[in-house]
Amino acid sequence: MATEANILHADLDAFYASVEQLLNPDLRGKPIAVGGGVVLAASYEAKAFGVKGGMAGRKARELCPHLIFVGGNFGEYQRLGDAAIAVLNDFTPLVERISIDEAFADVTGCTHLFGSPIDIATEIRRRVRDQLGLPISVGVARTKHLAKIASQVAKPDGLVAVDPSHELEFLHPLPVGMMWGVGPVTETKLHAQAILTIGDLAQAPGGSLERLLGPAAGEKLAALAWNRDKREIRTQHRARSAGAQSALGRKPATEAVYKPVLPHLADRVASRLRAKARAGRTITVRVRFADMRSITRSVTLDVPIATTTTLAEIAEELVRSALADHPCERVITLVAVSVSHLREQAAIQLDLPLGLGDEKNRPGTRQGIARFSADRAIDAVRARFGRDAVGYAIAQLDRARSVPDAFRELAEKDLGERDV
DNA sequence: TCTGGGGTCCTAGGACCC
DNA sequence: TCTGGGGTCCTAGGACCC
Repeated sequence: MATEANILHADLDAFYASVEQLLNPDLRGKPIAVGGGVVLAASYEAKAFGVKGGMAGRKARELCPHLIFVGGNFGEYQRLGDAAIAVLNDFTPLVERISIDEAFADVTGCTHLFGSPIDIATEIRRRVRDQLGLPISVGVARTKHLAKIASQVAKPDGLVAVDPSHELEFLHPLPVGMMWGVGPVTETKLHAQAILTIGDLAQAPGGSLERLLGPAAGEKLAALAWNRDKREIRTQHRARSAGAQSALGRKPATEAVYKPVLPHLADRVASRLRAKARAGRTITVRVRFADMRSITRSVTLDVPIATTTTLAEIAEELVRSALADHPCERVITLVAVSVSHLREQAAIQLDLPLGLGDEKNRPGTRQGIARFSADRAIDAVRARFGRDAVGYAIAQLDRARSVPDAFRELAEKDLGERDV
């Protein structure tokens, strides 16, 4: 076990909001929120009123009447997020990016070049501030979990290093809600057992956490509470699923509503899979109702697929069946499509699937070949002229209302390293 | 008449096989 | 014929993270 604190966790502060304040000086020092119906990010001035990411826009305005909503400069978020990560990469290749604005780095191998981990963290913060104009907080510790907690403690715009000989003194007084893996539901359950701090959790009798939270979660939290975090920095990730969803507002639960949306979602998912030479066997759809409850239906095929039309047809059948099971639900607010059980599939082998017992989709049939050719043609046109050059006519009608594609792309995780 | 969009992992029950 | 255990896969739902 390493005895040095060599793991850094760097996290840009209130990232989207900070970018907006950087781009527009009039917004500096003011409570702002990026988003509209939902707050995607809130400035620290807005957070002081209780505004948080993920909150409904209406509630945010109630909490903070002078809140300024700003539209998203999504391209700038991507550019500046990438630039901040590039600063970390100047020190070490062992960087694990968690999201657009957050990454771990293992500096074990580069201290002889750049000084102590604290020196490196200080320099990273200085460069991001000077070169990009953005505040970034950094935690330094011996493990990933502790480094992440340290960066949260450091916010806003700070640096916290946890001395390896005083880890539990740092960790145990903190509230359980700060632990990675404790969300609102788990926090409520723990509070009900008078477990308020991470120290309380560490002291919980053996087996009690497992009974309360299930075997996996109980064991994991107990390990983290004693700072037994074995996870290493992983520079490569392989996605296990790919999906797309669309919020609809409140719409009748009818085919006329969901049928036009599904080709659009299928197109987004399948084209991303094809671009990474991947395909998947399990197709899952989700339908959300007016009260935010949602149901899923899935099917696992014998053969992985990455074909837009076939995915859309299967998704439609699944949504139809899901709604048939809930005839009393008259309003839907969201549909989602995702593909999992992914596997490598070189483009030339992108076979057409069997659909749901559908003979005409078999590989080698005339329709199968036609679908394969249609996807290849669309992919080729987009490669040359951009994503908007060609699309599904019905799907494009839906664009006016939906979230910008630029935002969707921000949220996408890379499916893998390989390009076709 | 505004609660987004992209993911990961876990659990429980049932089917099926050995 | 009755009875049992273990493993794997699939489905549906849920919690959590950014």
